[in-house]
Amino acid sequence: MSMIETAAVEGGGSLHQRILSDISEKILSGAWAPGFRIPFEHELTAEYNCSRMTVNKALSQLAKAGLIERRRRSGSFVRQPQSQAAVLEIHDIRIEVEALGLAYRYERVARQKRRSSAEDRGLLELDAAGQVLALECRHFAGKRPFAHEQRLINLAAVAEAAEEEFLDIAPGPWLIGRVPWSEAEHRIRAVAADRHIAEALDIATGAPCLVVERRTWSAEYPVTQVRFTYAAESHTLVARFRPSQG
Amino acid sequence: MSMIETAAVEGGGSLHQRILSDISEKILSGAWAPGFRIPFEHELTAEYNCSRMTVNKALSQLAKAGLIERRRRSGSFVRQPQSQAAVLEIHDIRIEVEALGLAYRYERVARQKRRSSAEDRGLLELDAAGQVLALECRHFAGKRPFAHEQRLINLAAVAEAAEEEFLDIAPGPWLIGRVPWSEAEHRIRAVAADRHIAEALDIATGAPCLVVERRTWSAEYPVTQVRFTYAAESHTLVARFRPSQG
DNA sequence: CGTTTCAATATGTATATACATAATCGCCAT
DNA sequence: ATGGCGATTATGTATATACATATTGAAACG
Repeated sequence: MSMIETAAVEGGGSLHQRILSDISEKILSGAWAPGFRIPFEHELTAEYNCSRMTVNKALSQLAKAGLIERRRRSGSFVRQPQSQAAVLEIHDIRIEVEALGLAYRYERVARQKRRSSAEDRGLLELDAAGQVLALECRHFAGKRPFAHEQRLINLAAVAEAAEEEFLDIAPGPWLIGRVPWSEAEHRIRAVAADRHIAEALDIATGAPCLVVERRTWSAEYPVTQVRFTYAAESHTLVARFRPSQG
Repeated sequence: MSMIETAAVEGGGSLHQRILSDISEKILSGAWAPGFRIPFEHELTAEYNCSRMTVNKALSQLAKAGLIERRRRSGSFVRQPQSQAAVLEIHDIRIEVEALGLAYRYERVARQKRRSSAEDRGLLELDAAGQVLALECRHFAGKRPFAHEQRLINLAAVAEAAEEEFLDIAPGPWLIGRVPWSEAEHRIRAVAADRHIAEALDIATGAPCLVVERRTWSAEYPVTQVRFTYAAESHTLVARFRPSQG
């Protein structure tokens, strides 16, 4: 036990962590191809000279990560690579702008409290009518407009937003931290700038723009719907993915 | 123990699973706000009448999921909602087209085996020169072109690709299952169609297009780089995210 | 020959226990 | 006051054990 434990400490983490990374290394390098039956728990127990619980912890995590599939009585098998899923991080715009080394500025263009229209209800996926707050904002990177934001907030879910003017703080950061969100849906697509967007972003009408729409729920209640429009040159979404965590 | 265990079975999963979902429900509903100190392990142990290991398993998973932060001697705390990370699923194009209820057709436009140019090496992030396979393909939904694909395959990593004509099978599905991939990077942006793309997708020059670029590595070796271009009307990426699994 | 039954097996979950580790609190001496 | 020091506390990891559960393979039986 002592030697292996030492190796585990040298490796940086705990023993079950080391077992986990050893196995995912074998899978990701291709040494253990899809369909391959990885050693039984009791074999790994012998190999690492540890208890079954420790091996089990590692294998359970690998199964939850989708790298292996476990079958009772049969063993654990390397899974076929499945869907091309990527973890896409969508940051706060201020952070994004500042990461580019540019000065960030925020501007509220319009704010309207109103009874939800049919269109509003469609965007928020609301069943019944109610008060909503409609906002239009611009985010600047240096002197140039970087993104245009069009947002609806469901006042039934976030009553305190009715009192906020959003002159100095953007609705995104305001909402985060105030409203716990349980679910979000993103839609990403390319569109041609209409006249309104073209003016707001200081680009030509018809120029390609990247649109990111997000709907957010908190425990079944729709909270907000927002549509960010970026001028094509100004923005690229980057997503990195690893099948397992190291 | 018996009553709680029964409740757990009714809840669908195991006891640690039930503890996990109880707590994430509290967090996501906002009942336990960010910063709130959730009960100590020994308190939950008493509440659920189970061992500390069982509670620990649930809390460890919550910590790994990012919902709580654990501090020795202090306890476990509800975390501030952090990054807006979303699980973006990028499927095989055939699947996407068929999900729309349209007939899928694949066409190989061009194929060239060549020594990597400086541009190729930049796209693949290759250090040294070597053989690459350059492919150009089109994917159809019904009669209309749906996506244009431009791909480089690093033949040093996938030698067998040199023998494949890719007339009947698209390179994506061919590569998946053959090459285990350990890492991928996506870049998503909007562009205006140039003449070549406009012709390939049968749209107007300058029309907005969604571009998804993907680079794939297998155990440190660059495998392939691909650029999909979609006509704006034809495509929206959808990503759904929950901070925890239910 | 087919079907039922049963034992063997690998994983799934939970327990009680032990010791390690990090952080905090309060006491004490300076 | 204040700076160090040890006790306390909560989490982190690992062990040995136990029983549940699903599945397979083989033996027993009609």
